[in-house]
Amino acid sequence: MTIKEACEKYHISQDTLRYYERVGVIPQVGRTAGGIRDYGPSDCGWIENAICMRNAGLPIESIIEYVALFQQGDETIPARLGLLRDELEHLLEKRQQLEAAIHKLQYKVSRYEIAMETGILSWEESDHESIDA
Amino acid sequence: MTIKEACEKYHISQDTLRYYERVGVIPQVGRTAGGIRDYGPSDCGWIENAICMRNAGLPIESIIEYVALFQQGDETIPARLGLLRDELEHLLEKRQQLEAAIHKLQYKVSRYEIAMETGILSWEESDHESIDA
DNA sequence: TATTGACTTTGAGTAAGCTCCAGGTTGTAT
DNA sequence: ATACAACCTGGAGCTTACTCAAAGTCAATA
Repeated sequence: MTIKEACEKYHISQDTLRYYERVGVIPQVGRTAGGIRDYGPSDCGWIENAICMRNAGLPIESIIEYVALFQQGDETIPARLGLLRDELEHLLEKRQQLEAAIHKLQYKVSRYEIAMETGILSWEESDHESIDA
Repeated sequence: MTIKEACEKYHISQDTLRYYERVGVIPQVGRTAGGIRDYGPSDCGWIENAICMRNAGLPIESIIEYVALFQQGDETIPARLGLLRDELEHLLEKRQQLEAAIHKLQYKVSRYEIAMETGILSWEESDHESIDA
C-alpha cells in the first residue's frame, strides 16, 4: 500500500503520515527496493492506533514513548503497563470534563430553544449568565 | 476579588486570566479606581464557563464568538443557539472518539496485567500488535 | 529515452493557546 | 515618605502538532 492509498484510507495527510513515522508515533514503515514506503497490515495497525489515541487527545509524546518501549521487547512490559495506566487515567478525567461541558451546553441549548419559542430567556439560579445580562 | 485570588480559586495563571479578558473569552472585568481588576460574581461565572468549555477542548474562538454575541443583546439569541448546537455536536463526536480510545486502553491494560501475572502476552485477532511483535 | 507525476528528505513555517518579560503604576506597611 | 509587593500594559517568545516548500529520486507511459 502506497502512502497515497494509506492517507486516503485514514483521512490523514501524507505529510502527517511521514511526520508520525519520523518522530516515532508509528514504527519505521517497510520500503520498496527504491526506498518508497509500502504500508503493510502491521503498519496500518499502528496507524489506526495512533489516530485513535490522537483523536482522544493523547499527546504525541506518550504515543512515541509507548512505541519505543514496544520496540525494545518484552522486558519493557511493566513500563508499558504503567504508561498505559497513566494515559487511561488522563482520558477518564478528560471524559468527566467533557461530560460536564456537554451537560452545560445541553442545558443552555434547551433554554435557548424555549426562548426562541416564547421569546423569553428564563435563567435559573445556577446559570451564571443570569447575573451578567 | 483580586486577580491573585481569582487565579488561585480557579487554578489558572494570572497571565491566562488577563489573556482571556484581552481576547474576549470573558467580558471586560470590573476595575478599582486605580485600574486594578476586581473580579465580581458575574466575572467568576464567566471564568467558570470559560474553564469548563476549554477543559472540554472547545476552541477559544468559539467561546469568544459566544461572549461577543451575548454582549450584543437579545437579537443574537438565534445566533447563539446555532453556535451552541454546533459546539454541542462537536463535543458529542469527541465523546465517541474518547470512548473508543478508553476502550482500547482498558483492553490493553487488562491484557498487560495478565501478562504481568502469567508472563505471557496473549493477543487477540483484533489487536494490531499481534502482527507487530 | 524522455517526460510526467508520485515519491523522497530536510528544514522551515504556521496556528492555537498560552507564558514570559520589560518597564511602569498602585497600594500597603513601616 | 519610602520601600516593596502586587498590579498594570504591550509585545515578544514558547510548545505542540502539524503543514508546506525546495530540491532531488523513482517509476510508469509514450
